[in-house]
Amino acid sequence: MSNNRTLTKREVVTEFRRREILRSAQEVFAREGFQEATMDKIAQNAGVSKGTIYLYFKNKTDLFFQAIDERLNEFISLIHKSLEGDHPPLKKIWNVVSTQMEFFEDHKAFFKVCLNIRGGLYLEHPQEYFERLKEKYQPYFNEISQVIEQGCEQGTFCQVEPMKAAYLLAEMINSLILYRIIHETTNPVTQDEKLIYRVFLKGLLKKGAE
Amino acid sequence: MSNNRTLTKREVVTEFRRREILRSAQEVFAREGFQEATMDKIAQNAGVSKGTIYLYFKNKTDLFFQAIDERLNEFISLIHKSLEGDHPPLKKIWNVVSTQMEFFEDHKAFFKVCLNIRGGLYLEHPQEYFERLKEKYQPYFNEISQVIEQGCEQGTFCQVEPMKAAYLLAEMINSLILYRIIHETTNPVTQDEKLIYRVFLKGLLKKGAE
DNA sequence: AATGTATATGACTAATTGGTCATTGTAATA
DNA sequence: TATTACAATGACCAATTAGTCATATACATT
Repeated sequence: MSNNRTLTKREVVTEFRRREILRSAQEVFAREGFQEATMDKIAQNAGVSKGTIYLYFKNKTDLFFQAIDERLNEFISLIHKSLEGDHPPLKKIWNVVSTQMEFFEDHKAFFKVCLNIRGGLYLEHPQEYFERLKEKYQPYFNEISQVIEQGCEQGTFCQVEPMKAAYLLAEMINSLILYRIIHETTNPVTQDEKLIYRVFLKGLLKKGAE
Repeated sequence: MSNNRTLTKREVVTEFRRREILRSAQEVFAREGFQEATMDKIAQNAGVSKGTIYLYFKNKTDLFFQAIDERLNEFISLIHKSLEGDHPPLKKIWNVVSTQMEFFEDHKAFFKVCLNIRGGLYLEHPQEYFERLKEKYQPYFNEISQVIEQGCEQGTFCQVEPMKAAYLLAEMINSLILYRIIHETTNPVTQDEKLIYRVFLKGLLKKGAE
């Protein structure tokens, strides 16, 4: 598949530029959000001129979503890997919780960007990008939903609409990441992971109560 | 308290203008988000000139947050009312779930604006507004958290950090509102309310399983 | 009705910024 | 080395828009 002929200097530089612009864009968008990030800032931060960016990317929105894309792929692929193999649903739920929690704990800025996108999608970006992102997230929700379905069939879980349960789980995790950001919590994530796992599976109700 | 002398025409018109601008702002911000909504659109929609807006509001951001404020007050007061009286924690949890679910079902546009604010707050509005909004939400989270604490003390609920549990509940509700918006669900909200209530209290795990 | 005062107007300004393109620089090729 | 093809530059343009202010209007007061 890969072409092994040595790359020309031009090809090397071109690839380097592209990467450098993306890296810069990730940084600036994460720090400042879509509106506040200007093409000039991104260019300066990347060590190129503004015009150069337009040789590599169609426009600002395009650059934004391409910059997001890599991290998002990384995240989705991490979740995918954590669900590989033939484990019981409970183990897989735990894997989702801990993988997602730890990923965003390590990438708080990216988490904010994700909130930012979701918040702005309905109102501030073309519908087209919303659709594209929805597709992108699809495998993530599908996989969680499949785990839940599997659990239902095996009789581990109650009968529920798997996709709704997947939404519930996903947002439960996000809610505690948000909590940690707002309250500037620094204690280990493990406690929060356990809390989510516990509530999602067994609920808040004490055994024997009501 | 109230001054009963009849209002002059000027005072009536002034109050009417203020209300009309707010109403227009709510509408336009809800439809287009902060960035896309322009002062000209809001003015036109309100039937006044742009300059007039600045007689009543300091600037765009000020207008935005004042427009949000009313609905937010309404929401928080609804939640407050739903928790009045001496009911068992379980009943109160149910009241929160159904009140919040139904409120946003009736105000989807406002829900989007809330997402929009939250997404943009970290990145696109002055810190000051974030703090103000945080304070505004405080009673909401406090009240839920108190209900949970009460449940803990009475032995109905397991021992948990009440504020974290409150975040979990709040976002579980939001997640299904979002689900309904994304999937354009129109079936009755009651099913979703029950699902949240059920999972939050008893979890997904089937009785006797694992 | 006449006068004074507060409010409304909208053309205008200033600032910002996404995107372009004629010019310049650099690498590949002959 | 000379020539060609492509890449980089950044001054510039066009569009947008928050906010202002001199003027006009309408109300209250005498």
